[in-house]
Amino acid sequence: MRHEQHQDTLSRRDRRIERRQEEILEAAASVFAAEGYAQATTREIAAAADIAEGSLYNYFASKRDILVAIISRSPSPIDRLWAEAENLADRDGFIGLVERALLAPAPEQPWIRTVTKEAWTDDELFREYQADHVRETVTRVARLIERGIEAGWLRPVDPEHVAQALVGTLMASMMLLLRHTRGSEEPGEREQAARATADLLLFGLMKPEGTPHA
Amino acid sequence: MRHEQHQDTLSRRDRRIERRQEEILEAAASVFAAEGYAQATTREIAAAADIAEGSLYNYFASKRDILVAIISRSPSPIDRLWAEAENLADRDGFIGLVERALLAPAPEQPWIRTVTKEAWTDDELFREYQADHVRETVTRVARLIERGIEAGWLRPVDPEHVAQALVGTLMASMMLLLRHTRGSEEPGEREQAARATADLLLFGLMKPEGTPHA
Amino acid sequence: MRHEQHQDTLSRRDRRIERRQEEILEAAASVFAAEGYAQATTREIAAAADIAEGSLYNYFASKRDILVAIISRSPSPIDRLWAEAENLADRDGFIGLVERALLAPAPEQPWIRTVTKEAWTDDELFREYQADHVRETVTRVARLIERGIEAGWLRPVDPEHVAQALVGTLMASMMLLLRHTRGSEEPGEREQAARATADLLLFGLMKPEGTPHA
Amino acid sequence: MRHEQHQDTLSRRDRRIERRQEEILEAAASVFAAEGYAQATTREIAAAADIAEGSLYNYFASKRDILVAIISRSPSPIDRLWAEAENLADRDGFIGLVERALLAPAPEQPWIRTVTKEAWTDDELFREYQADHVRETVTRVARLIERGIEAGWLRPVDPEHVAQALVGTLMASMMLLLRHTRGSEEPGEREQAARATADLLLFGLMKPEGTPHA
DNA sequence: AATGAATGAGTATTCATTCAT
DNA sequence: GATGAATGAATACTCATTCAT
Repeated sequence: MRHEQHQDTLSRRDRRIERRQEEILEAAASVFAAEGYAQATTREIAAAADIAEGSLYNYFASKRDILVAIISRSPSPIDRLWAEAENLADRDGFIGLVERALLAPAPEQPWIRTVTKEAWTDDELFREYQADHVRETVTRVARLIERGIEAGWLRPVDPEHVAQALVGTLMASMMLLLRHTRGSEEPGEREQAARATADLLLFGLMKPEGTPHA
Repeated sequence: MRHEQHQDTLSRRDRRIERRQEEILEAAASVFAAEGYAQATTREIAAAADIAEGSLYNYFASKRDILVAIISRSPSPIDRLWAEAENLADRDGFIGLVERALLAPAPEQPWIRTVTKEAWTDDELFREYQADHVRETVTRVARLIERGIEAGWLRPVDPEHVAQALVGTLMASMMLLLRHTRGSEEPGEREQAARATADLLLFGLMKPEGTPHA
Repeated sequence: MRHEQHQDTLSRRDRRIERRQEEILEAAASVFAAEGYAQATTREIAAAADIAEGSLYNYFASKRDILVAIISRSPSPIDRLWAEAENLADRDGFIGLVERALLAPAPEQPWIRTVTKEAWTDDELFREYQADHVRETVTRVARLIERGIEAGWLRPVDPEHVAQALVGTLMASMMLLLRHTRGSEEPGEREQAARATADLLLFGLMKPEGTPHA
Repeated sequence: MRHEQHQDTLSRRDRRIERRQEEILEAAASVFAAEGYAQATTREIAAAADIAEGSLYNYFASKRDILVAIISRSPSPIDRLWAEAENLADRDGFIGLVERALLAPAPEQPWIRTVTKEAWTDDELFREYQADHVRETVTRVARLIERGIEAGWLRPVDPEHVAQALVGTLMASMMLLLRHTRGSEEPGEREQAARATADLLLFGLMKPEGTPHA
């Protein structure tokens, strides 16, 4: 009994610590989103997390460590989409998936621009991001492509490399499409761009050979 | 005579100023490439330009101004490629163009990573970059697509939106492919990725309807 | 009985407290020796004493308090030497004593450098050190000198002031000689320096008047 | 002419720089003396020198660099004394010299305690101090001792080692005697201590052999 | 126009001490 | 008494920009 209580206490403390960490990450993410990583100060992060500045360092070794933790813990928008990919197996489902991927709002996680920016020139962050988010998705997509080829509704391509290209291009395009959100040009502009991109990736630019002239 | 000489002096001075500005931009670009924009100090830029730190401010209003000037003056790698696009009109030339675009090494301008990074979260820089480099290219590509459709070797798509999607996706992919240069994984890896992406953009993933099973 | 037990408990607790205090002092002394007082952190001291950081403050009021406690509890190297001085009464014994004092390695207590350093500019620590270690030694040496004069093997000097000067000079020289330990120049260097100093203190520089030319 | 003027301008600037450096050193020395090296802040030093905090770093690379510069530029009290030693050659002059050395006020340079304290546990500073101040003095004293031995008024000792011992002991004793200044005990106390030390170093403790009983 | 010294606001991180559990 | 998370004051150093010469 006594022992159990001890365990209980320990785990309660552990849970408190974990909760605190997540509070900090959440606060930091919002500050990063608002100001960018470089501009964000530890003072602001601490204030947003409603703790003392020094307390940050009880949970993370450095400001950069916080960024790394954000990257590895947060699901990227792509993750969620391809999670459902697992169960897809038909042509129309696949098309819908690519379209939805490009239309996904994803601004629920505004810090993603900051993370992307930093990862862009920081090889360590880039690897971290790839390892935590991209790798698995590529594998899943490769399997999906394989099945599509077998089922006959996908061109016979090299599944591995094309999966890489597709995911990379999808991500890059999503990032670019995210920009449309801000400069609020004509509404629907973003949707049209997304649809055009989806069409491009799915059907390519070239008219299939053996197709009669328009 | 006196007047002419004055004019002469002025224009000579103007030319000197312009030459100096370009020297500074060149120096700054190499420093930015080596260290990134945020890390680069005005002291380093001045040293690289062989000029006093204070003198920088006779030519540019701020450090950021130098970055903006670099963006608007330097041709982007895409520019040069699509410049030759003007004269293309056949199917194979088009295919080759896309492939070359993705395979272009582009490390001649290493500062491009820095510029991209900064433009990524800085809306003003982003617009600057688009206005100076992307807009015109999109227009040219749209015309090219139009001609391709008319000539019958391109699918009948909306030229404007697909041009946007193509250029955006091409640029994004190029950026991603640039990363491959650094972590020198297996040689040829980058080429394979580029080729897979080109194939994706040109022919799409889907098997054209009406095509017999494999 | 109950009363006795209470006393017993108390004194057992007292003993435990004292033991803990000494453990802390020992741990702190070794940390101070390794890093110096300013560099040493309470975290390190606590770790070395195998105790929680906060628990330190159940035994000592502050970090500085620990230093003070170290000073007042630890015997200085001089103490032990002059302890044996008590029983000396002859010329040769005295000479040997001074020589041994200067040659004493004293690295058994490496924290002495730290203590000395801090006491050097901290008047309160200095007084503490004097009161706890120097004062009594000076008195003993003065008595020794007095006896030497009476016995006829010491010059007739003012015992009190010369004792002060001798102890002070001895201590200062020992401190300086301690430095030799580190930069391990030629071996024997330290011994020679010590011997020269002993000779100086014992026989002075001047040739006694009335001594024939060399 | 023009060239000369150019030189003139340069040297004026140089002189201004040098003057500034010395102002900073002077200001820093007084702050160090008042608070000790570790306690002194760059903000205080800058304020005392009446310049901006950042300007410090136009003249010195770091706070520690300022300390090193103070050490190597400032004459130690010993330096000045032994400068006059050069011309001494007789017994009484020598005696007077040692006495004056120990009585030298030297609190004109209150930062010397700080410097000593830091050099005490910092081998690099210690070497710096030795190289800049002690080495030459030891050599001069060795020559002086040599002459004294030849002239017959000094005991036949090893000049080199005894010079080292004498200077070291003198310095150490001076340092200790400096403490008397602060805790203003009885006036004259310091003088008596100094005189006793001088007597000790000059004539030693032991009664010369062959001297009749008192 | 050129220079480079002067400026001073801006900031991540450390650490002795406190205090709730 | 024990713990260790929370605190927050304290600080050397950087660097874009200005300005006197």
